[in-house]
Amino acid sequence: MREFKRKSRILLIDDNADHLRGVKELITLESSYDVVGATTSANMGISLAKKYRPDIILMDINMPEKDGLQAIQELEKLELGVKVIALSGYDDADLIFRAMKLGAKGYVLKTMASAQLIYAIDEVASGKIYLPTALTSRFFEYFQRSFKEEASVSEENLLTYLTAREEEVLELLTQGNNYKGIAGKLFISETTVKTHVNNIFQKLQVNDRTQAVLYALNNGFANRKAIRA
Amino acid sequence: MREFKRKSRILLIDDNADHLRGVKELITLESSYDVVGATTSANMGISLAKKYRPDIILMDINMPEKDGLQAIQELEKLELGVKVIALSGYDDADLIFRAMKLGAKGYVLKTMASAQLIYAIDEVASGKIYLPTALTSRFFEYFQRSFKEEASVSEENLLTYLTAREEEVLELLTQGNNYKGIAGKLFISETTVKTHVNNIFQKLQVNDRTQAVLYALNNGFANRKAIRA
DNA sequence: CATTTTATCAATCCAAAGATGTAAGACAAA
DNA sequence: TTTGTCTTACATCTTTGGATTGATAAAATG
Repeated sequence: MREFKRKSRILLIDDNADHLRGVKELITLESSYDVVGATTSANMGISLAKKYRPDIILMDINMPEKDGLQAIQELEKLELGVKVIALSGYDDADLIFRAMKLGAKGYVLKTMASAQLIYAIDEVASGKIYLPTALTSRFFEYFQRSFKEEASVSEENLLTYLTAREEEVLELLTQGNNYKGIAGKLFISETTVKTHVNNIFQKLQVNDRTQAVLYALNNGFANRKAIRA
Repeated sequence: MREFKRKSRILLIDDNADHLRGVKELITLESSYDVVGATTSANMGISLAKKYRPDIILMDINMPEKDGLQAIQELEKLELGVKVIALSGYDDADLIFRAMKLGAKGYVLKTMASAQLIYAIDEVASGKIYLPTALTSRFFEYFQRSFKEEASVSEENLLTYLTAREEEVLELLTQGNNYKGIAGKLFISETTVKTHVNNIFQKLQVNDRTQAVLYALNNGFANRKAIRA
């Protein structure tokens, strides 16, 4: 399964024409990549990507006309298999987080040294994901903060008062079952399920099943933890 | 605001006594850190952390007795301000993801060179978050995959068929309101709400409000995106 | 051993939720 | 203008959900 090795093809998208020219020259002269296109428009960039199928796109994400992040999202949805590297003037944690969430394979700053930019492209071209150390740190601080806020909400988690059986019942509730469905799955009578459900309501201090389900989901019940979007 | 600079204090937790001794020697000889404790038990480690208040904890997360990840969680909950570095024999993406989610400030492999371990400690001691490049790559692949699955699920999203009003009603449903509550908040009659809710059920192809709420939450409704835990 | 908790089941009653059909006014598109 | 969709609204009926009380046996706890 050895692939044919060829020069990776790069598409550049940056609304700043000067910077665009500079990067193009840098890549042409200092690396072995083919620049198959360079445009100042995000929409044009997406069209070019569809046409030329580059391996890598260097995308400025701070453009006035169209949001670069949105462009990344659209490119990912097209599933062209292109690796997008976000290029930005800012090392804002939120920007980094959103870019990576949308599927960017790298995030580099415009202020970075040329050699480091080439290195980033090399890494991404070889299938890795590249973030400069400092930005990785930023990312994780943001990442951990978003989980911590959640955790602190569930300091006093009423779910801990539930018995094992009640947890089973609640889990089935969070899957959209009604009394009959739960009774069938647990091989117990419907009235027993009602008893359990009522006890769950008491312990979680809620009035109905929907609220119980919401409480469960928002307080780290089993399989899902939420993240701020 | 210059802080008084002193040697950082380190606590070691590793159920493998041999490895524990080795790391202790390494740090004592090759670095300027104080090893204030070393134990093979996670529970003991937590006690020692409370007693000696180390700056950094090197925590093996592959321990049979008690899960190291759980220990990290407990330490974070205590808010001792200690920086935990996860130490593991495996570069499993899920392990890395969970450790970082729980607040680990770093993740290093036991197979790494001594110098790199010291470097990791240096970085974390100085307030940064440290992940070796290869592990960063792993982490992000996992991270992006968990978001992508979500996106792909919502390709054919039944939520798009809802009218603006129905979305309002659904949002109130996802907040645990009953008919009366929704009617009051939207200043319309309860029967009208019933009409909307019934239409929502039809469009989302569900049988009751709980299922509708679950569908909404699992398909990118508004404020929360889930992530596999 | 005595006590408490848990899991099971039942009967009853009322409230809430859900299904179905109908319809009028607003508004936008054809 | 006609057509269609959206929002509003009501009546009726059936089903489901929820509260309450009480009861039994097993299991855990002290």
